[in-house]
Amino acid sequence: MSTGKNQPAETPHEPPAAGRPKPEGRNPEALALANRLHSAAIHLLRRVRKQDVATGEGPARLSALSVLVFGGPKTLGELAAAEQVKPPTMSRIVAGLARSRLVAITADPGDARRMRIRATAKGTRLLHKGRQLRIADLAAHLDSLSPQELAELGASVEILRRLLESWR
Amino acid sequence: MSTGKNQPAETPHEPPAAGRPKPEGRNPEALALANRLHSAAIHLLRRVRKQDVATGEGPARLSALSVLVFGGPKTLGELAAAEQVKPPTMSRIVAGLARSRLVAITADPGDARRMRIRATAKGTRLLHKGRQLRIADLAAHLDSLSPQELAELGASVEILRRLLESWR
DNA sequence: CATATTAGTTAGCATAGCTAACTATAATTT
DNA sequence: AAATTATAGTTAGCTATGCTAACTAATATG
Repeated sequence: MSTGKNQPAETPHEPPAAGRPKPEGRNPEALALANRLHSAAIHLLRRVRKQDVATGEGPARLSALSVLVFGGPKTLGELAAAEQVKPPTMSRIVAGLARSRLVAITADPGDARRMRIRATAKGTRLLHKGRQLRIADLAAHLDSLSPQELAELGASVEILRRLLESWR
Repeated sequence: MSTGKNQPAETPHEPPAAGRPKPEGRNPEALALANRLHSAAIHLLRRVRKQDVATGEGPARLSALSVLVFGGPKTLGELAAAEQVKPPTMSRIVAGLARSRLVAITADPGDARRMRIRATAKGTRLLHKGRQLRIADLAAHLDSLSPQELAELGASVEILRRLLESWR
């Protein structure tokens, strides 16, 4: 398949990336970093996604399931907001999860319009299995980093996490 | 997600993430980091992707176009390999780009089976515009970080980039 | 009680991923 | 040289995800 026949290094998506400034109205460092961060995220997920399919469910479903497993039961609207998609999209995702018995749906007592969606035991199991597959691959590669690099990366992920949390 | 005013911490996709060991065959730090890294990448891209649609082209097309703009002309097979998708998928992506006149296709002299695909001026223009939109949003948020945090994050992205390069 | 708002669904469109089966060209074998 | 095999892309057809617009049902509000 992918015969590594090309030149040694030619990562696509790696624009200028040089460390040289270039006044652009705002901090040029931030701009260059944004580019590289974006690129890295794209490629990271492309790689990891390959393991996802082994669970038999697509990424959107696994991600929604993850919210339910780690965040507890939610209504459809809450799920849609958490996943940053529109209600019709989440409606279909939940329908798929329900068809596979990975989530269970009950009526909201007190408001018949709402639905309570919760992960079933099967759903929780599958999520953990999927996560293991996904993560194992990534972890295996991270494992080749030095302890310093690991620590650095960990600190950065934390920075990123806080940044994303306050995004809205 | 919903207003984060309920429980203290309830970011979805943020599993155990405990900092304590749990022998799992491999470095548990790497495993925990893999989880958080994966989560951060997912959410980062969800946010950024919203700007993509402003260009009128989907993410797969923009990504392929990016390879052409920064990596020069490619054959369809090369593009597919670079983007880690199968030839039929790339065939359709390229067809879409060609329909919008963002790439131009010429016959390979010497091998009539191959096609040379290159970004047009219009394609290059659109990519840069799209990238600006995408990145500006991200950069604006990165801008709120301290110089140290920026530097740390930058170093980590570099670590990640190298890691991804040697993935296959 | 009439109306407006809110929660979800349905229908219909587009993008993007895949496999299987096909066409056309090039390379290899006999 | 002819037959075979291998390679490059395409076509057809499936699934999954995303959207908007238009709908139904239930709740809230006047």
